[in-house]
Amino acid sequence: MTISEVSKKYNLTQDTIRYYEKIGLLPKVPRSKNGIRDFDEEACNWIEFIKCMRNAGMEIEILIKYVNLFRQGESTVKERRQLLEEQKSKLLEKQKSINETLDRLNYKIKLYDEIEAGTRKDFTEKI
Amino acid sequence: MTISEVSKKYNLTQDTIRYYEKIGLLPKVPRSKNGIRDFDEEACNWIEFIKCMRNAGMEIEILIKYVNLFRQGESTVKERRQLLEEQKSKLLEKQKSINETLDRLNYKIKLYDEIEAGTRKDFTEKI
DNA sequence: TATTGACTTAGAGCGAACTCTAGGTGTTAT
DNA sequence: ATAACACCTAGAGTTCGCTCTAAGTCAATA
Repeated sequence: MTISEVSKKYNLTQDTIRYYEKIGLLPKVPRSKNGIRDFDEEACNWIEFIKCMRNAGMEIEILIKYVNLFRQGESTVKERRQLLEEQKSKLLEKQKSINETLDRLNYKIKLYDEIEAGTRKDFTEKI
Repeated sequence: MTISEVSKKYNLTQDTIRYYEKIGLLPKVPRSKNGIRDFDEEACNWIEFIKCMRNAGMEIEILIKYVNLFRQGESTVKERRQLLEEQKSKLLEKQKSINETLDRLNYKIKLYDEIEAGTRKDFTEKI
């Protein structure tokens, strides 16, 4: 698979994919004899994994750390588990923040609806 | 309330608070006669609101837009509602991404647990 | 054979959101 | 009165995560 195909498949720019490889986020992307990247299934799986983690806001440095542990083989399973557990709690925190904000947005939207409907005449919005 | 008090109360640096004011995120922070900020309840409420929205990842530009609409008074209620609704869908998207990633992390953590426990001898992690 | 087009690299540039620096003022404590 | 301290400003610098540029290689088509 060429970089342009991968780029379309995962909706990432070619620049981003090259960047990810350069900084060590993609272990062993195969190359054809003239140096052109030829992504196999494993390389695609890594891209998909990295994309998923990045979408949730996981830091690139953490992901590089994970990839490096992965490269070192089975001896790093404990450490990898620990890393993922830490990231999981970070995501749970983030989830909490988002839920709080959603509650707040819903409250305000409801308030604005009432104001528009004229149900609420006292325009004392508490920010 | 001085800036250092506000800084402690909301766990934001003084620099960040000044920055927020400078770029127009904090409508009318009162000042004492020698030019020192003296945050009243409304200013604090704004800080708390901005902090909540920023924690959920809302962009500063959007928040500036909201603040500007707010300043223009009741005539902008419809527009403000619209803006909040848009941000709400963005947050719902983000929530979805996080949930997907959490599922994936849970799956991998379970896998690592099995490997460590020896329940799974075939070390065929699919990334 | 010339040019088009997809790929390659190293490295510069960019936008977002702070964060820090330098230099200054004003109040309080010794 | 002098020093320490909390505040002020403008503007430069930093970090993150890309994104773009310039210059080059190679294969295929006009």
